[in-house]
Amino acid sequence: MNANKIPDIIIGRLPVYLRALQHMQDMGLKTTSSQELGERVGISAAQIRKDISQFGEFGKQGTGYSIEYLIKQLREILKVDRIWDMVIVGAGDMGHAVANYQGFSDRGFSIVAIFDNDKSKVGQKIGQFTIEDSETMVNRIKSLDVKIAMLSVPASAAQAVADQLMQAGVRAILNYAPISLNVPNNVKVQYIDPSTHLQRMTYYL
Amino acid sequence: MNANKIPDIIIGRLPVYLRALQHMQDMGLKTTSSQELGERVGISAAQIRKDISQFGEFGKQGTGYSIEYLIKQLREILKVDRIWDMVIVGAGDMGHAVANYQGFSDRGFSIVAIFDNDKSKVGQKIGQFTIEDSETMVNRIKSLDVKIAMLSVPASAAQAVADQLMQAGVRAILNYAPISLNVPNNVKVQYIDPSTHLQRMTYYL
DNA sequence: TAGATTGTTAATCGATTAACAATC
DNA sequence: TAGATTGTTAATCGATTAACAATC
Repeated sequence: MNANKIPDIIIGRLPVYLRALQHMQDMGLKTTSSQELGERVGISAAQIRKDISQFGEFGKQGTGYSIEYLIKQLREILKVDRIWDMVIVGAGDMGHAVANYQGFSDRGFSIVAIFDNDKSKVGQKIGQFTIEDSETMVNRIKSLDVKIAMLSVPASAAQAVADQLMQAGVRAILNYAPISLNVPNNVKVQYIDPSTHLQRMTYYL
Repeated sequence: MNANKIPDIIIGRLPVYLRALQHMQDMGLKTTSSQELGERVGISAAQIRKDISQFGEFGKQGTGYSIEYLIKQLREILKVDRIWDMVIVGAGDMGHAVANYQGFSDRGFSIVAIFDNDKSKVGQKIGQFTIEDSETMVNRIKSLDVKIAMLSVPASAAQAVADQLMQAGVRAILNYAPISLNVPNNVKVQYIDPSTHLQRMTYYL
């Protein structure tokens, strides 16, 4: 990284570029251009070049970008050139769907544990995982040294669970609960709330 | 609405305000200020006042905003002062989780049909819904006059299904498939891809 | 009234786009 | 070489913040 402080809005676009590049690679393409990539993701070619050039000179004039090389660079930049362990908290319908989702492993993530506070669920299986008791969560996460959690508990419990997660050393939370979390700024939160996404579209209907 | 063209970035924050306000209302609060609301959602008070004032003068100097009134106004602005019918396409784990999600009804949405192209799933029940055949989808959506769809099919099928949905008159797609969709600009797409959200956080770890 | 808070203006800050020399 | 496309600069555009008169 040669630049010092990259705006978050740029960081947010890199995973979208990476996803599109991996898709192109799966289709057998070897090189691409800012033009072509831009059309695929709906972003201007100039912006893509500018975003990428924040981190180095990864392209070649006249020919564009090697897809394989650019993927490698983006994975390093985003720190997904490794596998991050994650936990899921909340084994409801959403927790089940997330636990069964097959798309994490080749994007840099691996689920290692699932917790729920419902004693009747503890011990049950989801795929190859056994649901663990929330009471043991903090110590378990500490011993596993996990930094990323997915939160699929009811909104009413989300903040309390988030506080526990942070106490256990978690630094990134993907929050499926429909509520804004209060966290210090060394902890990152991303929100997945289908209603919020839908309401952002109804305005235009 | 007294302003002409509201930036999309403002529209995107309104559902977050609305969610927080409804939460405050559930807690029994009657009024709030831009300061308090801002602390809850992590946005500056000035920005909240500016955003809201794009649409009218909904507050009172000295006392702030009536939560009930501001909720009513935001729901009107976002057009969720009504119930929007939606369909789900793809009855896998994610389709099941979304179909069973209880949070839509009091946010302005109602699921009316679920489709899958797997004949062995067609006819099966998810809650009170019966999975319908994708082959009948276009005509069924037309006759139901549905404008919003949630797409939970594999990435490889997503674009083709999206094309069908648009043909059926769908104008807003909540896309759970990890791929960028190509749509004309009278159709809105929102993306829910957990890996992309996670990769946006790993950069900071 | 005195205190609080809005709505709005102007200033600042940041992001996007257009254009093009460099060069593969 | 000629054509294509990058990386980068400068110009433009848009969003955020600070400040404060208005007023409840």
